[in-house]
This record gives sequence, structure tokens and C-alpha cells, in this order.
Amino acid sequence: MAAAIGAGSRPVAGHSDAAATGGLGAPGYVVLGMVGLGARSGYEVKQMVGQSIRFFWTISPVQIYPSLQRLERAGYITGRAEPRGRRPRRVYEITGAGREALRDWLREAGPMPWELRDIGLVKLFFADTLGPGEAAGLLEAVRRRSEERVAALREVEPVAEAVSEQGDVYPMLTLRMGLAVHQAMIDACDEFARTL
Amino acid sequence: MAAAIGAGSRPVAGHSDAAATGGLGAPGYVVLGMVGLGARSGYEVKQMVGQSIRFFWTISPVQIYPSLQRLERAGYITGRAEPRGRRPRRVYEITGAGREALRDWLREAGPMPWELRDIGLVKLFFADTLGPGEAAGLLEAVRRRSEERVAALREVEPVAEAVSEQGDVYPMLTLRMGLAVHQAMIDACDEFARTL
DNA sequence: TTCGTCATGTAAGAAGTTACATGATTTC
DNA sequence: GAAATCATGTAACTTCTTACATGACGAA
Repeated sequence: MAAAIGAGSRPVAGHSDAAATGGLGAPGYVVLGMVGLGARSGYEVKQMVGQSIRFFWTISPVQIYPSLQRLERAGYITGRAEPRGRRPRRVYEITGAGREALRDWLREAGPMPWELRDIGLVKLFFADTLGPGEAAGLLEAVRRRSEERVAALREVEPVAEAVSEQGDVYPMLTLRMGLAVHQAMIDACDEFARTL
Repeated sequence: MAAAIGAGSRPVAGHSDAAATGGLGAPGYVVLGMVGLGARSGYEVKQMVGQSIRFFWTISPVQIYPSLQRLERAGYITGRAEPRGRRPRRVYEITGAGREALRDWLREAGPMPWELRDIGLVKLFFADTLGPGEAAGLLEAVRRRSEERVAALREVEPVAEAVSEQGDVYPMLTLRMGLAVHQAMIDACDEFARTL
């Protein structure tokens, strides 16, 4: 159908090639950004990612801790040991150089690959192989999945609202994107079901 | 914001763990499905993927050829050498067992992870770090990206229409999904720009 | 005292990517 | 005769994931 679909957007090496993202790799900038927004420990970075950008980016602890070390060596964050009792703990703060590096990354012009991996849509694509009844069941399953996502995102809206009133308005936008995208999928399911 | 976003959808191992997809792995079923839809060689599988499900699934030749061999060993496809002149070439057809295996996979109930990786949205999320002007530029870049996708997808609509009239109606649905999703992102950008 | 959460890692491995190699055939 | 496309791979490498290990703190 469309050689055109990918027009001009050669996939970036891996997901976040250092060369394509200014030397740190996308995960590194995500960690840097979260520290900039107030995450103090690696653990808090993980929490914040799970609570905010999980809809379009994930990261595991295994990537976070080495990233923090690299960022500190680069002078983009400063860390100090702040154990809780005898439990080790290291807290970080972004530096001026770190904030500048983050801004430079945000300003980088290059391509911004949008990569969706969705087994549900793959199955729907082949659904004609099934009978009409079973295909409709698959359609319903995909629809339900998006409804669950919408419900989950709606629960977070008040938090984003609060952040927005503090002056950070863009997290609200990315939340609305998530809502809009899944609502669009639900609507597409409904419209298709009508035409059947 | 939302521990809830991922509610109940533990990420599947890698992207397509064999255990989670009935023994072949998602890429294997994609190849099987494409052969079932008429792709004859590995090369044609690659072409078809690029022209149809590229919006939500990608696959590289390096995965296709081993998949074809595994599928043939499993008895899901039959292959025969059919060189073009002196150039080697192997063409395949799906078997009854293969069609049944594909249907079984489509009927599998398990979770259907929806995974989006989008550097553009990550950058937008952090956009408050920039000044309002530069942030707006980033918003415009994300918007433009979706517009390009919509334009590319629109070009393919006639093909999907034709396929639909041949009796395979679900490819049309997945194409409409792509259009709806990117249009939703454009609309979200516009609405946000108005409220600024 | 037991469970949930905070907190930081190591080890092993799956999956998928780019880059490269090769060569024939068709099209301009 | 050159360029684009058809066609099938190998090799090396990133990236990211799961599974596991460890242990302290706070609340019920």
C-alpha cells in the first residue's frame, strides 16, 4: 500500500543512537530531563517515567543507574550520597551545564521517529482469515483495550492539571495526546463496525 | 501521573516472545500471514509489510528469511526453487496447516501490548524548559510530522479500497486507524496551540 | 513480625538493527 | 551501458528485557 508511509524517516539506529541524539542517547536525556523536573534518585526517575511519559516511552532501572553515572561524569548532574539509615542512596540535582545540554537536545532538528508496535492491529489486519464473527470479536478486543487506556489516562488528568498550574503546561499536552489517540482508535472501531 | 496507565498490561518479553505468541513469535506469524495473503518470496513479504502494516509493525530481511525456513520446517508453508534466470529465488505457498496455525494465533486471547516509542512526544513533554517560542516550534514540528504521515496514508487509500472490494476488508480498517491516530495528534496540537 | 515499598544493582540473553556482500535482471 | 530493482543472505553490534540478588525502612 505505501512505500510512502515511511517517507524520509529512516529508522534511527537501535532506538536511540548516541550519534543521532547528541552524544547521550535518548534514554540519557530522559533521565536528565526527569532530574531537571525534580526527580532526586534513580528510583524517583523510574517512578516519574512510569507516571508521566509511560504512554510513549519506557525505561528500566537497568538503564537508569548507568545513565546517572554517565550524566554525573559529564557534569550535567551533581550527586551526593544521602543514605537512609544504613541503606545506600544517592541524590542528584541538575547543573547549569545539564540544563543547557537538555535544551540543546530539545532544539536538535533531526528526524523524530514515531514507532508504534501493535500486535492488536497486526491481528486485525489479518482478521479476514477468520469468519466475520470471530473477526468482530477481535475488533471488540482492540476497542476494549483502548477504552481501558482512556480510563487510566483520565484518572491522571487532575495531576497534570496541577502541574500545569505550576507553570509546566506541556505534560498536559502529552496527556491529551494519549487520550486523543486512543479515543480516535475507539471511534475508528465503531465507525468500521457500523459499515460492516 | 499514572501508575494506572500500564494497568494490567505487563510488557511481553522482548517484543514477541515465542511463549506469548504460540511458538513462532510475532514476526513468524507476520511472515506467515503475508504468505497467506499472496506474498511469494521473502522479498515480496518485505514489500508487502512496507506497503501495508508499516504504520504499526516493521520487519527486516534478516528476520524474514530465517522465519521462512522455520515456517517451512514446521509445515506451515511449502517452498520450491524458482530461479529467475541464474539468480536464486525460492517461492512459497501457505499450507492448510499454516492457515490453521495463523487462525489459532489470531484467536489467542492473551494481552496485546500497544507500544509507542516517540522521541517527539518526549521532547514535547520537556518543552517547558525552553522558552514559549521555541516550545511552540517543537509543537509545530510534531504537528508537521503527523501531517506528512496523513498525506502518505491518504495516497494508499485507493489500494486498500481495491483490496476491500476483493473481500479483504480489514486492511482498510487498519489504514483508517493510522489516519485517525495521526489526525487526532494534529487536532490535539491545534487545540493546545489555541489555549496557549 | 511480616509485608509493602524504597533503593541499587548484576548477569544473561532475546530481539532487532545497520552495514556489508553478492550478483542477476530489467529499465532507461 | 548505467542505474534501479530483484533477491538472499552474513557478521557485528546496540539496546533493552527478564530474572535475580540484596537489604533497609515504615506501617499494619
